[in-house]
Amino acid sequence: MATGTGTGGGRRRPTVADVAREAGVSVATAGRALGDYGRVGDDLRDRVKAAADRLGYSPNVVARSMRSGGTHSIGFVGADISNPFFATALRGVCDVAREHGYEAILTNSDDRLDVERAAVQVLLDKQVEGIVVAPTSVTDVDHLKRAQEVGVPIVLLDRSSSALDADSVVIDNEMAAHDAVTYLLNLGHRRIGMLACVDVEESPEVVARAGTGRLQARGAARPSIDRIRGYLAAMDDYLAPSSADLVRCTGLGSPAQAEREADALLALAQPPTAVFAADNVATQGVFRAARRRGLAIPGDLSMVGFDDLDWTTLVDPPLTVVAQPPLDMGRTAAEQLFARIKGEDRPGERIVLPTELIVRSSAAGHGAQKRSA
Amino acid sequence: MATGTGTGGGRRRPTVADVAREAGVSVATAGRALGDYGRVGDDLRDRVKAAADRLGYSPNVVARSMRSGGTHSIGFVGADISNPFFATALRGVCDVAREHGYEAILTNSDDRLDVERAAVQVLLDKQVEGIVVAPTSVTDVDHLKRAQEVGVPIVLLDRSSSALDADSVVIDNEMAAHDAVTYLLNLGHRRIGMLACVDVEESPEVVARAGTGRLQARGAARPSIDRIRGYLAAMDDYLAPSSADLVRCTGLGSPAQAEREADALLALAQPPTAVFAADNVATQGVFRAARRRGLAIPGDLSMVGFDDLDWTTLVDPPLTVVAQPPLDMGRTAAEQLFARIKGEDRPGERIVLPTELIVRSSAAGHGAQKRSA
DNA sequence: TTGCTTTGAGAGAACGTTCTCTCGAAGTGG
DNA sequence: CCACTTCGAGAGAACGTTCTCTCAAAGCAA
Repeated sequence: MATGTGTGGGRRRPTVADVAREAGVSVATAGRALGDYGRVGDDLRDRVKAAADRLGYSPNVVARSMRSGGTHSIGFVGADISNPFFATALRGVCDVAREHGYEAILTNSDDRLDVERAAVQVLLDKQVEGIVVAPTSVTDVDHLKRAQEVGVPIVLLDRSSSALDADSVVIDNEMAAHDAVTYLLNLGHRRIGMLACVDVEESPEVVARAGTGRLQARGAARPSIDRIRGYLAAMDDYLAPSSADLVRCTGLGSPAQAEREADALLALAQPPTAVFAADNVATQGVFRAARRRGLAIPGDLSMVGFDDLDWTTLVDPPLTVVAQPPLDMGRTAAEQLFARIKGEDRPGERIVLPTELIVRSSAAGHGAQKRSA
Repeated sequence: MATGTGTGGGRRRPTVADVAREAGVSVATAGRALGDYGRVGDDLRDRVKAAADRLGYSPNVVARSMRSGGTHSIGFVGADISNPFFATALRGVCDVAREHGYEAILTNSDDRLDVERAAVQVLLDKQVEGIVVAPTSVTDVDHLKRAQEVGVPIVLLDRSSSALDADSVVIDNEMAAHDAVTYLLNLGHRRIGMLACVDVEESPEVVARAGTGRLQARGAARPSIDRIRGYLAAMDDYLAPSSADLVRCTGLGSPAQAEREADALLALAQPPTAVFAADNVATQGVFRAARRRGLAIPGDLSMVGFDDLDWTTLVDPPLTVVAQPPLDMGRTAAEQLFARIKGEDRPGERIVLPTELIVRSSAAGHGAQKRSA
């Protein structure tokens, strides 16, 4: 009683042996005829292929993988695919993978190191030939190193790590933030707030510093931290006061939490006249908080957001944002990965894709628009 | 010269045989100790596990898959992951998969039947244990049937098919559209336009019909077609004129194209006073076109959109939309799939998840707000 | 015809796991 | 002390492919 829903019934998939029997040849010959390797007579080849068609044969790639070692699969590890940034990047990765005849196995880390570790291990056990990962941590990379050691190349997406000799595809987060904040400074703003979705504990020194010293190596931390660095540097350039309470961080990814933090920022006794939002969730949070408080943008509050999502041109006013190219980032990461998979061997390369400050209408001049170096 | 980037170097992964040698036991015993099957002495088990740790052994699941037939992988086939609907649904699928110890292999069909066919075949060759698919066509399902025949269960997402005995997880598209349009009708609108992202050729009869006859079986076509049906039915209920030029269709997915069609709709000699947008891309298109034409919403034009994306509450005015639950749809689809994978056998079930008309401020009354049956 | 190469095809190993079979050792009851 | 069960461990097959080896037959030059 086969219901056809695919559960119990299911007659066995035909194998090479079945085809061989059907065609009246040996397994070896059938294999050669089907796989186009070795030498086979033309007539026999046709006979075998006809038999294969009759049986609806298609090769079991799992068996093939075991024999040859290559699974034609790559892994993707991102924080959360439902985030448009990752969704778009993943799209890029998948497209390139398909061009190479590969498929992608997807994994979410939710930005948790333990989950990421487990995910990488699973992918390794599944014998993927390479992994594109947006790593949770750039210092805790032992699991990624282990992958490389067993011959599975790693490409970092969105973050790069000095602790790992791997290709990475990133944007210049510090510069992007620096430019955005400088833009606000040039408009005359001095009291500029910032909102980012990171755990505060991740870089207490950066947050607490607020206005002293120069920053060290770039690309050493996660994107938002670098963006905070860029913010601080720009503020320093203009001798603008950047007290710790102007930089608010929120837990990862929750829009509601982002709005709450944004609200707290705007509720300061001496509130900022402009805000830089360091990612798309924060951007949404700032926009919502401003509206809830009845602040006109850019009249009462100027803002610059991050990520050029569709909605930034749907709202009123259209938002000035820092745009990064997620599709290209995904594609580039995958291309680097396939170069490695094909055997290319060279030190890890850090590929920096350009960002663009798209000026629209969410930021306006403030006070005397003085310009300084 | 191992650079560590994971290309050439890579010493071979240790196997059970390696562990056995290290522990001084037979392969069979090592296998039992590691896999927790059969009988092993406690001391030996410890010895083997210690050896495994020393070598950094972890099982090759490809080999395991070949032996046992189960790959612990499922496939996902969607039109385009960068579309928020699919991204969110996929997230749900992945979450449930992980709960069951499975991973998902991702594939985009771009709404092209040939691509979908190829994708399903690849997944089958990769021996996935089940597939969640948002099918391009609901009549052309031979490839899905074949999957079922070889024992791979199929769950349809977002669309259901009478030509296939499989579970499906959908919303009641016709009713959702009917409710939305009725809402507009109750507000007094009679000249109501509709915009959907489908190829017009897909249902010339539906589009051309415009106002006669009753619709046949539900769920027989793709979502947008059912939504058009719902629109037509509601218009009929109120004896409102639904001429063919009020229903515009655009090619799949392009926001720019959607905006152009929306603009054409609004440029009619006798333009609609309200528009129902049948998907999130169309919603964006209508909103953009209205703004470009300087039409106030809801003053000059009322609208109801589809999909409750973040941005619908960020714009001014916040949009009245039909909300569907993509995360739940993904989760439910995966749960159905795993029930099948675990062996449950019963006729295909059509699960209809509830939609909600979220009334916000993008639709207002028009003329004498008359109510009829 | 002899000796050589080329061609086509089969036998069988290998990949790394799981699992059945077998068999000796140890334990137990009468 | 013997028959009988239980336990622990090894040998080896199996999954479906690929690929090496072997070998017979055929082709060809001397």
